[in-house]
Amino acid sequence: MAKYADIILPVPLNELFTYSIPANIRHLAVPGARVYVPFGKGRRTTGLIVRTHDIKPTLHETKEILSVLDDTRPSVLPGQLRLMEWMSRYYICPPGDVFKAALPAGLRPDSGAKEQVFKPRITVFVRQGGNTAPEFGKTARRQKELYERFLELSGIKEDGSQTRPVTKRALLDGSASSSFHALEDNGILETYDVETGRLPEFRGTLRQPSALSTAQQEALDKIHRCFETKNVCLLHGVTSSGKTEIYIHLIKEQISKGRQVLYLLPEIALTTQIEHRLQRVFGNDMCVYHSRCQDNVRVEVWNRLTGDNPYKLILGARSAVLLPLQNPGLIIVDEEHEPSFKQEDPSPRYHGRNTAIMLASMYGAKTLLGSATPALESYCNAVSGKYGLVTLTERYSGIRMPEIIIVDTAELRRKKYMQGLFSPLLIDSINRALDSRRQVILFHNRRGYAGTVECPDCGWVQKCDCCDVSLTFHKSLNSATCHYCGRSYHVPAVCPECSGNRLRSRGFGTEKIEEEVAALFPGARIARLDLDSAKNGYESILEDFQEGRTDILIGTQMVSKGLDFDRVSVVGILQADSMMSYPDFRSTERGYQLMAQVAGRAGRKDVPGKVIIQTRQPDAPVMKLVRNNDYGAFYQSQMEERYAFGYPPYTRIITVTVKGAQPDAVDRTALSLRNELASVLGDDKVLGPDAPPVSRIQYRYIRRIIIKLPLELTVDKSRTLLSDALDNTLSQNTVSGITVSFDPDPQ
DNA sequence: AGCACGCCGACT
DNA sequence: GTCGGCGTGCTC
Repeated sequence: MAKYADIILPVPLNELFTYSIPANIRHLAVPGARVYVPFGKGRRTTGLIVRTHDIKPTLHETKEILSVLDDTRPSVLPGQLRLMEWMSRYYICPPGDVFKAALPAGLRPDSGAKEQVFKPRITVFVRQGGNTAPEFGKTARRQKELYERFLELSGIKEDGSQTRPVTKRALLDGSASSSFHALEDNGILETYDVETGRLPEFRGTLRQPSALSTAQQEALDKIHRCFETKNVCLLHGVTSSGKTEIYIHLIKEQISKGRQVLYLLPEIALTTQIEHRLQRVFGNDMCVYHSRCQDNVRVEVWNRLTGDNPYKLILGARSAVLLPLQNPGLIIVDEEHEPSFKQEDPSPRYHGRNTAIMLASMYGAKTLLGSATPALESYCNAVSGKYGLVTLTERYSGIRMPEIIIVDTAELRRKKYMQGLFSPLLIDSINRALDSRRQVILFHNRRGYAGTVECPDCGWVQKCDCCDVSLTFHKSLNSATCHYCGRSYHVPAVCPECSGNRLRSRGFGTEKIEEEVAALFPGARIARLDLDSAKNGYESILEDFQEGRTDILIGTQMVSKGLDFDRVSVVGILQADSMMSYPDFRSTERGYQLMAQVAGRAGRKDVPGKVIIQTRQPDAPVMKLVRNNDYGAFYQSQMEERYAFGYPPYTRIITVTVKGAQPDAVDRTALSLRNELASVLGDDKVLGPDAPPVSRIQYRYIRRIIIKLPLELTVDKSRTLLSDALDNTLSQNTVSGITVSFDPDPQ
């Protein structure tokens, strides 16, 4: 048995740490096992064994592992370990960052926060004690009542056998426990603890999957044929084509073959709607895993997955790719085009879809990507034959595609026909919908300039003290919030620059729209769904809309995600321009996808839908493509642009971010790094450094360099190239307090 | 990331 | 005279 173990520790350092293994625990110290180790001065932490060996390190003394935390089976499975190593290499981040992202905090005890450690949930039950019940005296009336209640709840028989378990909670039902303690002290009742856990249990009856339509069945057959020769298949199905039902059939097949299925969705699309739909078919074989799960729940899911009776279906967001799967056969990535599959801020900056494909390949599993508006990269892979391609052009049960109308708001505004944000056509359509008791969705992309506070006299704009960000004004609270750090500010009465008293909010957010809608359609019941209103539970907002208790739903991106509403006949996009106006090579793609997805919310069961897109640029080529629902033409035009400017999928992009407290030091480092990179890669492959739109966050200045790597360059070569350039830069410049991070395949 | 060591201002 | 600010340096 090996004497040394190379260990991942939860620190942002690029190396593994070698510890010696005490002889008495060598049999437990295997790859994937968690270990408790001393680290630094007086610090203890949990690490993960990657490999064991007998080579005594020459550069360092080794410390001893204090204990192996996994004494029955390793917490991390071999395939997972390989995936974590791949992530750390591909996404150029310390293995410790991947370790932290993968394991719930409850599985990583630390010498610091002891309360972070996982606590199992215990339920206290009550049963008959050793002594038989006496005749209760007059003074013990409450005891008598309680004992009789116990007899009733437990369904106890003549022979003393108990038919139903009784929890102490149910027995007392909120009443005081003094009488109960008396019964306990006299040995009439006794308590016992059971570890019950927090995972929900499904108690309804299971249903078979619904029968597929001819088109769905054909698609399913094609997917099967694809998987005979390819590992990845892209299912390109228009909105409402019934992709979910196809997934359900595929999942069922995999489970019957004894293999697990991972079903990934973007975070916002993970609603109870889809959860219930799957639960009715898969019951307690499935679990849900996303960022809103409590850490204790995560630990329980994790433990269940490494145990003898793992879940067969895991419905989860991005981070679920890091769960311990024992034998996945299929990974479904639905809405695969969604940019939120990419993790942005804390490292590891991984892409859930691409990581899923890698995970599947490690297990010999298949990956199915689904979207009505595939990411350009995915469609390119399908066209080139790397992935299979299955297309569903027909909407489920004969629902017609909505009629899409483009409205020129610039012209209407000139002619003074606009009423606030609303064109006459939109107002008329909404009125008609309301008259016939149909519903309306109004979509507004809040990106860009939503409700900033500014001074019309001197141009002053209220900004965050610690970030270089204009604040977002919230009328209902009369406060302004920073989107980046969450700080809240009072809106001053007069302009701090020129003392003018005409401060007002410019631009519009969903709150402003709500106000206008209320004025234009006084009888309508209105609800608003965005990040702010979502804080107090957006499920109820959606449910109200679903059940027809509201007529008009105003929302941001959130309304476009995988929600099916039956009574929506009109969808309005108030200002389509803002969806394409941010400076990024993907902006047209984003705009197309968003408009097509939002439009897909219109027209369900019996009514053909109407989509009204208001824009100041009705002649922009993308508008026609959206109106004709012509993904193919959209794909062609975008690919030409990407080729011309050297963007993905013709190159691989890595963004380098330089941050620091001193702006001049940040500038110097960024410039020197740029030159270093340009000298190796060529001048045209390196853009920047630039100040990003938000150039200061939490008192730290930011500069950004964009690198376009040729596809021939391997992942390993790119990584060494980058780290060499960084080492050279840092050794030439004696700067401290500067951090550099990489973001491969930024979205 | 933590955590300790280390060298300069306002307090019992 | 100390308590404590956070700069920087190290972690097998």
